Amino acid sequence: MMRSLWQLRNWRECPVRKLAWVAVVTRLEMFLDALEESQTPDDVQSLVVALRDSYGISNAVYHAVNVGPIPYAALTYTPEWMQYYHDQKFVQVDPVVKGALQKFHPMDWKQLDWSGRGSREFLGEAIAAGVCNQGLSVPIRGPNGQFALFTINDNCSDASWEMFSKEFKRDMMLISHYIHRRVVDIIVPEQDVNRRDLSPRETDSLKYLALGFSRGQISEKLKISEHTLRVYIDSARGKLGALNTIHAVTTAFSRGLISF
Amino acid sequence: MMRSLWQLRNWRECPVRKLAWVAVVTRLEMFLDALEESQTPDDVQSLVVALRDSYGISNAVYHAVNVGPIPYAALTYTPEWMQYYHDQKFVQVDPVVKGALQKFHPMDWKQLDWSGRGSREFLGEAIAAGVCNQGLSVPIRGPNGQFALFTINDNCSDASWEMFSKEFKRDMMLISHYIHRRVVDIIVPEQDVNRRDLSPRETDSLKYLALGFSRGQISEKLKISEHTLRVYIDSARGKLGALNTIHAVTTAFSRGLISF
DNA sequence: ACCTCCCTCGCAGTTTCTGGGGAATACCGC
DNA sequence: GCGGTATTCCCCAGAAACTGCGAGGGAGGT
Repeated sequence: MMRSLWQLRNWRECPVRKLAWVAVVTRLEMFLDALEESQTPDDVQSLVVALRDSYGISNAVYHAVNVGPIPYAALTYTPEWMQYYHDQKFVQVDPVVKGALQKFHPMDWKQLDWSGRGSREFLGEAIAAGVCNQGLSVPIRGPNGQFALFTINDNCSDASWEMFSKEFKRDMMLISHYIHRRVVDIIVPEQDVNRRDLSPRETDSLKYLALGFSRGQISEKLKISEHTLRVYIDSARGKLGALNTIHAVTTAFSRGLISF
Repeated sequence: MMRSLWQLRNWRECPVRKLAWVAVVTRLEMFLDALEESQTPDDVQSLVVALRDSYGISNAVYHAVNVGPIPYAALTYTPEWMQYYHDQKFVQVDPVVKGALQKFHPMDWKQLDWSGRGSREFLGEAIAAGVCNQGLSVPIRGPNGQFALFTINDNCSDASWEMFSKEFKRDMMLISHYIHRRVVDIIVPEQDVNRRDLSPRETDSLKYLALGFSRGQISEKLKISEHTLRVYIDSARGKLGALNTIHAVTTAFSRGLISF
């Protein structure tokens, strides 16, 4: 029954059926509200499963690629495939991850390049493991370089999938946002106390370092001596708790303290 | 008339008024569709103005903090304030920008810290320039370190604003996404041809560099000689068109080729 | 008034990075 | 098979960055 819900897409045209459309809107709100109230990883996992069932698709996957120290996922794939994916370090080969890292908008799997070195064999193994042919993946980016993916996945024709994804893409965008928000609250342990701001000069110094300039060039740009510049870099490194200059720059970058 | 639309928030409870709620949903879809069809910066600007009027608020602002080489904004503030903001480099002081850089979820301005060094005087000047007391800002992150902000802004009581933002926060999340998507298509000139992938070893090398390890430590971790490691770093630098190691790491990071 | 932080400048010694060479094995696609 | 690329190893010399020691003036907050 639920499965047929998405076939409503043209119902809105008919005034009599608008109430059914309202029901669809309410379903989205129900999920978002439920996500806001979830407290544990199990809650999130249950909601992902419920989501799959409610939208009548084969799989729904939230994959925290780079969120906190330990990897996390809430998904409807088999645990065996999850383990295998992790053991084989497929995250480095997976065209979905590689593609999403460079996209902003949700992307259909058909847009992806599956011709890479390890991609084809990965595809074969994935399909054997129950991953379906149609997919839509939503990239999610947060502060501190957080990156996650929300994917829905089904076995159906191109035409059906296009209708489905056109209809529910925006739902998925909101759902992926709320899942990520909740997951971060749950799994990212504590905010570092070292949240001291950088001074403007320190920010400038790190910014130019990130742009590839040498210390000599930067000191000219900022019209200060190279020694002074070094003091800024050192103090920034201290504030950020960084081990060396590269670490300081990447840390500042990921924390949003500098931008290109 | 439009202004009263958002007072519909409780109408959904009444079945008779559900059709009005449908109208609200349709308004959102209308804006998203219009954004997808917009072609020029002027189109986007017009839509931001239309959005302000349709939602009955005082200001709507899309601010591309770090998208492409030249700054861009589509907003309803006065050109004088825009220019002054730019000339004074307020982007480095603005608590809205600083706060949003560390947030994932849309944030109310009341959550912000206005006690910083230059923040208070900035606040004074902003209010004098017509920026209102209530605000909601949506952080937007894209690939390549893109960062932008979408803000709505009004003069009203805390209670009214809370009702409004609760009701339309999700609308604004979608709208901000679609504005950014369109702006990137319009203002970001061409995708660099230098899109060659890094090899796994190169990725590993840069990743550990970003984490603050020295070459000696990394070569131990990867169980290769330091000379070999250096070859990876050099080739990665070449592929990325980077000027030095720091540049290579930050470039790879911002392009999503490596992650922590 | 005192304390903290920001900005500016200096020296010396050690470590690390950069740039220029060269070379072998192996895999993949055309 | 051949060209391209990935992976691994090696040498050397100069340039650059890191570490640890100081020093003084100014602006802001308690």
